[in-house]
Amino acid sequence: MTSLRDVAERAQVAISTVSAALNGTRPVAAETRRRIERAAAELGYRPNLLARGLVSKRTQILALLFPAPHSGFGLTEMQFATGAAEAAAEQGYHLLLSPENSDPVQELRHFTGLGLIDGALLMEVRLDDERPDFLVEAGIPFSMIGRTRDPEAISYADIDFARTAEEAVAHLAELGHRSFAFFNHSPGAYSTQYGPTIRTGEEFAAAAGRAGLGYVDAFRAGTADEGREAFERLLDRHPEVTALAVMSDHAAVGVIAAVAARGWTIPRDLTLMLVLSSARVAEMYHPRLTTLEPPSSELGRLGARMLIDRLRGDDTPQHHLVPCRLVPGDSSGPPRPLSASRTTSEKGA
Amino acid sequence: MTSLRDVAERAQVAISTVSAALNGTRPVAAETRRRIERAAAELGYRPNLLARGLVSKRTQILALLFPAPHSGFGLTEMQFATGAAEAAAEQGYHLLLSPENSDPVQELRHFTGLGLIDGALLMEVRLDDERPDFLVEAGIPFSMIGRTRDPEAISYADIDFARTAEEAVAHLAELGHRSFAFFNHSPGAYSTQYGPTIRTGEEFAAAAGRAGLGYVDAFRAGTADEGREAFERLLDRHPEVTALAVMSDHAAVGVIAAVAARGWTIPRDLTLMLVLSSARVAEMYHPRLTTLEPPSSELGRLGARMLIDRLRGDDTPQHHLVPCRLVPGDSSGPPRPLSASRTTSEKGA
DNA sequence: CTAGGTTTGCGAAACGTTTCGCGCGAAACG
DNA sequence: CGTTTCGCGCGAAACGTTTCGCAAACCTAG
Repeated sequence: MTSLRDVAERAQVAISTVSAALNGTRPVAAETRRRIERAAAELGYRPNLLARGLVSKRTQILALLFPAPHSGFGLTEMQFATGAAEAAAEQGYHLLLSPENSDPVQELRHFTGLGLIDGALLMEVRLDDERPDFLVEAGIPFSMIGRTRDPEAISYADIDFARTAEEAVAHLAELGHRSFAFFNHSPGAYSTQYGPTIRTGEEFAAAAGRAGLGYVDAFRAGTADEGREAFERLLDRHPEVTALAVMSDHAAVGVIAAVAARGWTIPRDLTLMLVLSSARVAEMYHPRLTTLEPPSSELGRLGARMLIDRLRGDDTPQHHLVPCRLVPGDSSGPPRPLSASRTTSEKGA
Repeated sequence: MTSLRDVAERAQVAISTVSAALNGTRPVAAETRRRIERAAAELGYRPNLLARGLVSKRTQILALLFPAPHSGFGLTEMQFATGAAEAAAEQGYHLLLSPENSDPVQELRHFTGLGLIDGALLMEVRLDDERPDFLVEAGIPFSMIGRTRDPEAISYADIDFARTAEEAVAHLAELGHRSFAFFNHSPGAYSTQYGPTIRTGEEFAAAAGRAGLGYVDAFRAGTADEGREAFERLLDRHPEVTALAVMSDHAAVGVIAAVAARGWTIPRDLTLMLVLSSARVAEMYHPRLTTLEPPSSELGRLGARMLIDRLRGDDTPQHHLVPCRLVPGDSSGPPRPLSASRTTSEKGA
């Protein structure tokens, strides 16, 4: 490994001059600089990040803290990671993949003591997440993908749930639906404090209200069986529902089966859409489902960018909200004609 | 940040003694050692990895080199990464996620000059991959997930394609099938040198031969449309085929559609299985598909372990082959009765 | 021609470790 | 009792940078 010393020798200058020339830290005569640059190039010099980090306290390394896969990881998480890694690379930073064990804060304490990272990127942030408090107190710069309940003081990038719900509802309203249902994640230990679960539910309700659509969200489903059962109960109690938005890929499978079992067809008898699922996944259903694809890669990129901005001295927290992309599939259509009961009531608007 | 100096002061010994005591580098009197350990604990001392790395030339950091997503990343790649990160963490190593740009070798050259990593983990290895040659020449320890054409000198963990094909064929034979087809990836630029594409094809052919089953592999499909079309042509030319194994998730969608279009049902009229797809994905089909699930997480773990072994001085290359797990779904069944034409020919064995 | 300022390069210190030779006192040995 | 051996701890050097005070050389103006 060639060091600053080698370059200095070859260029016939002092080590400190080489450092200054290469980093532009302080003015160096044009002629000298050229000589140094040539020497560096010829030797293929690359600065040693360890040595640099040791003195400058900057390692150019970011940690991506990802929790142990609670319910199996998906494409979404992968895309956070790749997005963040790419954005970091563009800025000359490196991304450390850092799995968390059962006690994230304890883990963090150990980890940050090593002096290895400049900052951290949190993902899978819960509303009551404890990691931000620790990091703030420890004085370690960080940003979040997702956000806690009260995140104003911290930089975050998250899905714009309000606009996402808005668009979904608009999509349904345009097709003529007057009433739809939403199946949220099943109430597992995790999802009770999981931002997307909570916020999507709230925003769908709000958007439906604003649009004046009938809205049912009493059902939750995380597996195919739960999806099937929920759908049957839904139609039992709310036969007027003509469209359904589902949070869980697996629940959608059950819904589709239940639809078929009752002799119905999608989208003729039911408009079905996936919420927060990638288009690649939506394509695997038959028919291809309409989906609200989360901007995972972009959130990852934003997370990394915000963190790097922060490291470069920008102390004002940034907040980014990015809506999901509505990817129309073959599962969206006009509502089925309502059976006898209510056909008369509303008609105009 | 507390340093070795602080600990030394508090324990009333020299810095070098603290270092020795904490690392067990050389004998330290029991009593002294206890004093040092107590001081270290009280101060919450954590060694600075940069300083340590600077002198010892060991950073405890591994790089996971992942190519730019050629055809979109999947669960599989995510699991390599998480598996590797976990295994690394267990051994006290860290994993750097390192996206490659268009010129991987050039990128590698830059990257390795930084003195940041102890070794590298390659994934998405092509049969004619050029990265191994560079790394060998540069003297950088590495291991591979997947393998090149002639990988004997290098540590690798890969799918045991032979056993995987064997099990798949046995599964079909047990059900009574006498003839099946295999749809490989479509011949995109990448898959022509992509290990799994090539090896799965070869091994399926070999296993079919050994089992004495009829085998058709003339068709390739990477999208739903290609899958549909391939299936139709397949039945046209090879009506005796009663089972089908498919490499691409998307192609399977097309096949299922084509099956339905012809009024057939799975598994009554066709046994369909996915090859190298995770069970989570297979569950999203209706019916739930039988799949050969790749041991991605384990391959990631093995990759990291082998690399670390190597770093610890074990110079003999390791080779691990792990078969896919056959996860039976609802798409496997006995063959449909063959229509008139050939019913007479074979019957016994 | 000199005083003051500016430009440019130098050398040394520091970052937090590991490593290694050295010396001191006590135990072992003849 | 003198000498060797050993256990144990110490101090200094080194790893490859950045940073900073200084001094030499050069320029400009009075």
